[in-house]
Amino acid sequence: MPTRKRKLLCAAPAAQRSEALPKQPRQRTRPKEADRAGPQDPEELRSQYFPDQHENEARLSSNFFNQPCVDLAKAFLGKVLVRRHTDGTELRGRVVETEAYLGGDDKASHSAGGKRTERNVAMFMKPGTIYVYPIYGIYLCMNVSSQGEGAAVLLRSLEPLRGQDVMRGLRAAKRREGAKTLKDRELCNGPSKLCQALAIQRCFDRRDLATDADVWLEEDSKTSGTAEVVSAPRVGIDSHGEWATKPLRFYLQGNPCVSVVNREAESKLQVTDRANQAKTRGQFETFLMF
DNA sequence: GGTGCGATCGCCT
DNA sequence: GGCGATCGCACCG
Repeated sequence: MPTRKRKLLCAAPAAQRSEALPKQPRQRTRPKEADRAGPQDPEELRSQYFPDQHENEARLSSNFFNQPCVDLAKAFLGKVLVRRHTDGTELRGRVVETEAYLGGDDKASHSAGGKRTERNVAMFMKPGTIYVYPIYGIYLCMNVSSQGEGAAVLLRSLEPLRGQDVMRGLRAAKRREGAKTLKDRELCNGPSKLCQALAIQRCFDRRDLATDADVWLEEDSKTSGTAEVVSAPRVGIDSHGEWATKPLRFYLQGNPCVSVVNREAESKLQVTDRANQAKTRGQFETFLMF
């Protein structure tokens, strides 16, 4: 049985668990791989002389993450998550689907009722702190804390932009031999797939997305169009009563990398759109006839 | 394409 | 000891 290899998902989970609580966000450190000789990429050469993020004007800072949970969940859409992999490859993906977990009254949240444990303490840390947790024994999910006690945004899906072959390799390593080759749109279309494809490991828990050397968020350099944002119930929380139905999942309509499409929510959006369009044309009465 | 089900183990009660 | 913010695969139409 190859089950023990799953323990290799992250090299340092035990050390992570043994750390004192609560804990400050990790200080930004130069990755070991940056010390290797002979970087070929001009961007890497530049970063030798400017080891901090100052060279990256597109990078989003702490201010961006310091907003209410629902606002942040929507603001994430269209932004680009970047991961500098251990081999030096830059893996990039546009965020196309998120969920808001509010803490407090939100019974579906790990921090419901203000519950703070060794596992979820990152949800209570400053906005922008990464919360990585294992689920179903074999997968990981990545959240980012927002304003609000115990509130965080779950990153559910990315549209791969760069490094797709490396992502495919990382995904394939967790699948059985002989499985069919994944299409680009299947690389990051789910919260745990995203973590696999970007090599987001358990040891990223409690790190700061605003300052970390290995993972960060950028403004999209290209205008990604004007896709509508769909609001729909969150996925996989059916047992949490009324909180299961609240529209706290957000995704870019029509994007093929969204993990779960909700036609009902989209049809409501269409009606709203048509109503708004009709209103702006001063033809609302005409619209109501249909 | 959609649906149903088993895998698998850390965390929490 | 039970459950879970998931996934992959087999099966069906």
